[in-house]
Amino acid sequence: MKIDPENKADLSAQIAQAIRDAIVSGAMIVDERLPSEAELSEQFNVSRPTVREALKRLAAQSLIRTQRGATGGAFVNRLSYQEAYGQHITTSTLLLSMNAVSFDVACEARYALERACAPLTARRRTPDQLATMRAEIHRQGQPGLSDEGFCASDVAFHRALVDGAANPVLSYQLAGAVEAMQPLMNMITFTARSREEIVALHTRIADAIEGGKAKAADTALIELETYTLELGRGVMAARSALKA
Amino acid sequence: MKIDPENKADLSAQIAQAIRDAIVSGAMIVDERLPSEAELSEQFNVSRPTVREALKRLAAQSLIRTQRGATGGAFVNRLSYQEAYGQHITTSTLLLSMNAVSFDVACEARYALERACAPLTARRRTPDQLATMRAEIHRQGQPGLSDEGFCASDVAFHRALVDGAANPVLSYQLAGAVEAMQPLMNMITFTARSREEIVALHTRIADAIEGGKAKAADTALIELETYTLELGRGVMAARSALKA
DNA sequence: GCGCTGAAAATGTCAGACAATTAAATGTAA
DNA sequence: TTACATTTAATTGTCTGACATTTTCAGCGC
Repeated sequence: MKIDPENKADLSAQIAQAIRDAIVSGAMIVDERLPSEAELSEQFNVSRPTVREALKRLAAQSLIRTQRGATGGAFVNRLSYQEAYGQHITTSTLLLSMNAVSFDVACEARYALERACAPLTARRRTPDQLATMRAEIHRQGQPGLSDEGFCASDVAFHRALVDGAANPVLSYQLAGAVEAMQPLMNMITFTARSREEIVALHTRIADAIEGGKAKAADTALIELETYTLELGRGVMAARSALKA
Repeated sequence: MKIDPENKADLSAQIAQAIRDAIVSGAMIVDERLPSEAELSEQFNVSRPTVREALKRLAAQSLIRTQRGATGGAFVNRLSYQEAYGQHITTSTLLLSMNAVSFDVACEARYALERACAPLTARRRTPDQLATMRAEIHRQGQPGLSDEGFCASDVAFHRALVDGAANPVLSYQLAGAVEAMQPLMNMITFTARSREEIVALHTRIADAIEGGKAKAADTALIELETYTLELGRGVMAARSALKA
């Protein structure tokens, strides 16, 4: 791990990569303590600030955690689902916003993934998750709800749908797709008419999930995708008309 | 952005968060230059090393890039698909290896997601992607191939399947699921018999994709999932027997 | 045995300096 | 005037050394 060849990259980046490799490869296990900053700077033959920059890089990816005090130091961190969710969502959101991803492409990806969950959810959903879905549907029907509130509720509904599959890995993978869509969805102005339509489709989905009817859930999701796409295209058309 | 309240977290973490918020919220746009390290240390009223630690945190997430020289500095980075892939795969791999995720759960997630791609791939795959799939199948049939080589080829085959959907967002989301499974798959010893079976299923998938037959591809994927699960369970059983 | 105290170890922060790199400004010669 | 070489300035990268803060633990007195 102490290799440090004659390349021109930042020393802190090289050191971070060396330690990252050790962790990812399994050479360092969870909760194992890294050498102290002073020891690392000797090992790599660099100064302490340089080592610290490397450690901060790893901390930013939740690969290590640090602890002050006598028995403190840097420890290999067990990456929790929650931390992984957070990073995945941040990355996904930026990827979408920075690369001019079209509404259509993002929408297609999201619904393709959600439809992959639906059959599992129909089999495994808990009463609790179903109750969450119903509660969010009810909230979406409230007249005073803002567009942002409607979007947030929409995300919560779909999160419950995804979590109902009772597969944390699937939930993690889909968190990015569902949550990253929110900024795009927030651009839509939901009329009373469109809210009604969406609530009706959500209700059909919840009913299908409750009855264990995977096929019906799939059909409703396809219709919801089509309708969402329609709304999105309306916004895009209005935008380009505004430009001209 | 220059808020820095009296909390007890690391200054570098607070500063990184402040800048991250500015980027994610869109207050700073792509390729915009951040103030120089000296200016930032004045703004936040901290020393330059502290600012640098904060910047390295952001660099680790590919949110900024730095450039030396007269017109250098830190710039908001356009997150490329490639960078996002890399981060997603690292995170997914660690999540799986550090949280004792069972083979079954990971496998279910992976195939659920791949099956979501298959119908799109059947419609859109390019001749090139189909050729890649065929080439990997051929490679998997070579007698001298090591288990690691077989796994790598398997990943390449499935990557081609995913990329065939021609939806970069979908490819990005699935990269984590497919690649992160590789370490788990590497634990499997592939006998000549099991390789034959897998190659046969891969061929059925490729044929279905070539013929635009989404349903047939789906069926073959389900069978492949069942078979993979069977192989994985064999390994797990052998493992627990070894322990006892 | 119990509680207090201080040493020790580690990270967090700061100040100042120098090195390396890069682009622009400047100067010089054809 | 143009082309090229040189200088200069701005900026990040790195080092040294120091001090502050936090935390554990051993030693001490009672």
